[in-house]
Amino acid sequence: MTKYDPHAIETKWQQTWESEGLYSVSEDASRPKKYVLEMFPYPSGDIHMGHVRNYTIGDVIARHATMSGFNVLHPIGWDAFGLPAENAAIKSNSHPATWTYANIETQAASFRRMGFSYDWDRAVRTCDPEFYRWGQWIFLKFWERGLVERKSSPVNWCPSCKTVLANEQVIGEGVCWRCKSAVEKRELEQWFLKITEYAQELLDDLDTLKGWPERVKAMQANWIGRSEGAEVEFTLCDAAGEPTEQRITVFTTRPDTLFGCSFFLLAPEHPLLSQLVAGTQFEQDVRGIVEMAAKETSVERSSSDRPKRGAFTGRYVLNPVNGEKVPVWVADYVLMEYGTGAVMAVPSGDQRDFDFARHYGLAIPPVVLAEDDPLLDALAGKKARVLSDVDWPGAFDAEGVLVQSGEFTGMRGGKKSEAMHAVTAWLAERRLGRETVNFRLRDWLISRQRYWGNPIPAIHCPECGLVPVPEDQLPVVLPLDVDITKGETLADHPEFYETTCPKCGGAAKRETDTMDTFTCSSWYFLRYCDARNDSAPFDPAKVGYWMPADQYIGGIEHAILHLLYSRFYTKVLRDAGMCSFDEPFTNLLTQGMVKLDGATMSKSRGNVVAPEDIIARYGADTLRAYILFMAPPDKDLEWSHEGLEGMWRFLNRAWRLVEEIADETVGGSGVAAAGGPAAVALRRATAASVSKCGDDIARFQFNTALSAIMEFVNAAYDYRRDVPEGMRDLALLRGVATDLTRLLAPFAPHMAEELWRVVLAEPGSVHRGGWPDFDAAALESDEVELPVQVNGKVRDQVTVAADACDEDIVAAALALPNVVAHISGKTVRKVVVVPGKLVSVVVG
RNA sequence: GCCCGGGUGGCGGAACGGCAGACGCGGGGGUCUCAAAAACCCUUGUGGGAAACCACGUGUGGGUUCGAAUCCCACCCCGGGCACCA
Repeated sequence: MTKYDPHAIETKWQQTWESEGLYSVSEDASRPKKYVLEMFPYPSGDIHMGHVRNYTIGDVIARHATMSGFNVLHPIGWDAFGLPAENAAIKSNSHPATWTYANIETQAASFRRMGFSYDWDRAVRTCDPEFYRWGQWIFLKFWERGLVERKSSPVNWCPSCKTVLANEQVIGEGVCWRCKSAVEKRELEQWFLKITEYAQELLDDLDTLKGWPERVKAMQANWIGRSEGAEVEFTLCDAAGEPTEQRITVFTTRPDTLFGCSFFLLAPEHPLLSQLVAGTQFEQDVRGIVEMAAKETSVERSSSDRPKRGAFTGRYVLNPVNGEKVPVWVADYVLMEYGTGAVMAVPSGDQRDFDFARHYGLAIPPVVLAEDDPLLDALAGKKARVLSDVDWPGAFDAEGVLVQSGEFTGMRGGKKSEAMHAVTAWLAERRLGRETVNFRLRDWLISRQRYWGNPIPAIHCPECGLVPVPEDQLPVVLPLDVDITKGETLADHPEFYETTCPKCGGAAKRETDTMDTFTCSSWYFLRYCDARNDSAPFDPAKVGYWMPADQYIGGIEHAILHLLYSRFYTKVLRDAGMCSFDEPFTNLLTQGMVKLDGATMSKSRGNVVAPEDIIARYGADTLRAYILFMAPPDKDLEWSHEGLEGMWRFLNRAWRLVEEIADETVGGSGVAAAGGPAAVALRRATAASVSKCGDDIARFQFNTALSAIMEFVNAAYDYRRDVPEGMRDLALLRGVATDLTRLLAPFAPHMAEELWRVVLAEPGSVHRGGWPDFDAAALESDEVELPVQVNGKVRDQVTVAADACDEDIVAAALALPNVVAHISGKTVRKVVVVPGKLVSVVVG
């Protein structure tokens, strides 16, 4: 008998698997495919417990699928561009490439030590020209399709990262997703991908993602922020108050309240504002508001409990439904980024407008009233305005009945109401408005003023304007001789940016911004399908075979960012004819965090348990099994060293069991097909464990899958304790040992392989040996024990034949001593027999 | 404010509407040993009881049901996302 020695066997099998090419895969039409994908890591240095959890989950799913007969693609790679490499290079006086490639080597070595079943031949590193070349190529496809735009707009600037950020990358209270510094707004000309053109489809297709957590879908829907409403055009009056030709459009979700519009608002950034007040007595006050708004950070500006500020512009607009002159104000709570930057204010129906009206003494005419509003007596049916103010404590924004609203008076008002459609139709007939949908989602700002990224393949020509780099000149290679430690970027590198125009041949300047790293992660999963292709990003046939990914696993922090961008890329590539599916990831599993002492493990907090230390002490198999056993994969888990010891004990216990059975069954004497209750119980435990373990892996309940294996081991020990040597059914025990080894294989792949090939001397690899079947008949039993309830409380157990009829069961149940005790002196009113479950007696 | 999760022993966590607490950790007791480690066995929701057994028990309050941790309604607490979004 040998002792379980994880270090000796883990290294041995890792090397053997790699030399045998156990995990290389290719397309195979004869088998069902499964694409198991984990979010690829940023090569930040040593791996941490979050990595261990993420990639172990994927590895168990992949190994189980392979054993179950699937042709499994299970790749790995590195999201290798990004700012931390630049910062680290500056700190260590080296180069981002040196730092990045060294970290990749470190992480790859750790992943090998964890025993992950990757097809290493498909590994990608996004900072390799062989990879980013095709990122540029895809960018040009977007450009061809009109989805690339360079425009000037107020953008998010992170002063610490010294670059702009996409809206999705500003999180929480207006901070940078990476460094958590407060971002600033700057008006800059930048590159955008027009994700808004896909807003509706990105929202609609969330419904098709049955295998995604509700939480993630809700977050994306929230982020896309669709609202139905109408555009309404107001005619601008000149300084003398006479109507002009110019109209200002607003977006509103409540066109039914148009008769309650008592003022009109422009955002401080609205382009029309300065010309409206230029040279007037109102100019100074308006400018005061504009400057105040400009000074504030987005955090301050977006705080809703802060008083709203504004100023009258001296101008008026005409309300299209009644021709009323409405004063135009500037207000700091109106956002230029949302809608049209102009708002029709209806203070009786909108709390913000209400607050503003009260503060500046503006009218608050009621137009929608609740059924029980006392004002209804006075105003019901009144088409013209008779009341211009209310004594309400706040605005009324619920459904109600329209008053003082011309021909619409009496209709039901509210969001998506009868009155809303009627008013919009009325406006549409007169070309003063139309039903429309507005999204919160903004175009994706992808340019970054940083060095370590994928160069944007564009050239600025003084003659031809913006010119795409021709396909045959790709890749635009990121030069490696930039001195990052001096803070240089591509903009400081004439050898890079001095070029000629591909169109006219004249001197031109190459674009020096690089692309957001999220552009790389938006399609790397397609590249895995054909990772070494040097004539295209991928072969559509190969992508067609593997994609969409059947299972995607990663952190919830990408619920919007990476997952939304990847969905967008997929849809664009589909429209470009490069793939034929609508969504990249059929099922999504978002794993929880690994915590210690209630807090996320982090170096700065000093509460880190290093995976490498655990591997060195217990081996990778204990770590793998333990991190899955602690909690369901989507929940946060609290690291416990005692728990880890428990898993170590269990693996040793399982090891000894298989060793002992192997010794016993090689030339041992036993009783062939020995019967008896102990053997029946062990057969049942075997079938139950195999069945439950497989089911639980399929529904990602790895913790209960492992507990099923533990119960199996316990049952085998019970049998060996209860049945003396020489009396044991050796065929049964041999089956227990091989089934147990196979159940362990996804969780503890090295140990299972050693038990399989060496201890049990079975042919081939356990990882190619198939998932065990179970004997359904062994789960059947001649007799069943049913709990008997009296008035809902369990009072006794009745043992009856499995095929007993209800009458016999009831008779037996009512004769049980403790049941008799609880029903004596009472009338049995009803008896419910649930076959195989229980008996429920109702007395009264 | 709106939208998602989640509240079960000392702890991590189990439970197709059917014996709440599987499995593991921790605790208590024991076997083996000169002793210890390892391993193995018994025990472990709370209260009462020598025991049989009884009562209570899944955040709170109602409801549906023969039967509710599970379904419905109202609420409380915790975590997360969105938010002057018109």
